[in-house]
Amino acid sequence: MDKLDRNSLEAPIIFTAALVDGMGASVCIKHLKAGETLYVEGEDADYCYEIMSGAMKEYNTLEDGKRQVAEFYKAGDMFGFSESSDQLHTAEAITSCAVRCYPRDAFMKTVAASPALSASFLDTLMTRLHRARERMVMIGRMSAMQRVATFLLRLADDADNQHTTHLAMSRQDIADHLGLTIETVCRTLTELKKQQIIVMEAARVFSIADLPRLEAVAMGARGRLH
Amino acid sequence: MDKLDRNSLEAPIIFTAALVDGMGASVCIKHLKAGETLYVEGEDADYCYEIMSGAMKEYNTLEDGKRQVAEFYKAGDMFGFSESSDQLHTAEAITSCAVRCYPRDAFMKTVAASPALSASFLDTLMTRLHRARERMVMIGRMSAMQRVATFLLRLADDADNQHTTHLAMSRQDIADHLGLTIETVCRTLTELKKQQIIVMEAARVFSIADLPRLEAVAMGARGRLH
DNA sequence: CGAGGTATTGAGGGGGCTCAATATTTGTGG
DNA sequence: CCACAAATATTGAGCCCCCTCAATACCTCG
Repeated sequence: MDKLDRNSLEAPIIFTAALVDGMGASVCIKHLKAGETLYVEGEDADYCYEIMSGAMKEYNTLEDGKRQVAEFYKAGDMFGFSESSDQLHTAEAITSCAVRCYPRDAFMKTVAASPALSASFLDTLMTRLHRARERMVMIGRMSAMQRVATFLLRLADDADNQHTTHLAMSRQDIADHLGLTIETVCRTLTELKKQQIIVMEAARVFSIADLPRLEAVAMGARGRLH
Repeated sequence: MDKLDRNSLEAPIIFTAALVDGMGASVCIKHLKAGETLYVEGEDADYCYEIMSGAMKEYNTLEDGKRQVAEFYKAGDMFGFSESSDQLHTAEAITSCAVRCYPRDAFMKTVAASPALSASFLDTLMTRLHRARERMVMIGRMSAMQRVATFLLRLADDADNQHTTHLAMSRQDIADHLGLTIETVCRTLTELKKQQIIVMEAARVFSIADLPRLEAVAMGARGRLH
């Protein structure tokens, strides 16, 4: 497999406009503070959601308390369409958020009624499936160094503001996303700093100082700690 | 997250019948021997496929030769609907197979034209997304013992013939599916045999001797080698 | 400025990988 | 049907990456 692609997963604009048009009054907006949950695994999946501002994460918790963060979502992303009538994940605000809520039945009906919306929706689902599989490869087959490098590359690419990139999520969130521990994430970042591949302006602000080398590391070159 | 569900992923019967009806002549059947590829990562994704008999695997290969098996497919399963115009995985026959091939454009059009088909298709996609995320949890957060136990449980459940279950895939395939090495898979199976939790009638035929303990192991009880 | 959360660094141990040898099964041709 | 080769599976020894446990630094907000 050539390098993991880093295309954006943003819901097309058509999505929002057509949905709000079609569903009107039944759509509402919810505001969340950092740390609040939008829904919890197991509860009824009555709504689909679209992030208007802020960042969220969707995760599962195992019996022993370990977490796996399935996805991070940012403004423009849609989520919460569970295939069952229950939520299969927990969604939690990372920063304070504004979220548009679509009643699930009406949402599905509106999507089904419009070929364009259906196509967009399918695209989103398939892209997300693809991403999930990419991350399976990452978690199952890559070293800690490769995982962190790949993660930083994707973040920088998603944000594509010229220089610095902000990390909305904590080290713990990153660890839970990459299948690592928080300590390993820290050590790996430190190593990337030492090698002057990245610069950390603050704990949650970084910039890529040497893109080719970061990409090389992500591909497996010198891809270990120590 | 409570225990990973093990519901079948078979395409509903409605799928096949309606599709063949709607597309008629453009559908063709292809026969593959074990080891032959149906498509290779990067080539044009012109068709969607449905397995009529046999078993297949869909995987990615990394630069260093490591593989990640995304899914195993068996009779009744549909696959190959890539979100891009290129295939993102390689699909290879595990046993000799008969595969029904649907031209991709016509397939999508037929699905879009039928609400029932659309719903089935969405279900399939979302179930698969859910499975991919389950496996992310498994690979990222579970011990080798837990992964193998979970895998055996799912296989036995999918096959649900009373007693013994046949493994179509090799140890290498299992390892590549679970994010382990072939040696670890072997050792883990040996340990499960020693503890009389499973019985191996042959290298590729097993039966579960103690379901509650296997489930307990999958959940994390005594979930380590040694 | 203190308190609590978040992040970093260190020391040590273990689970699973690597390398290697052997056993078993499968496939092929005589 | 057997013999041989090739592929697949199993077992062993040793090591290393990452986890665990623990201490310290930093950052944010009352």
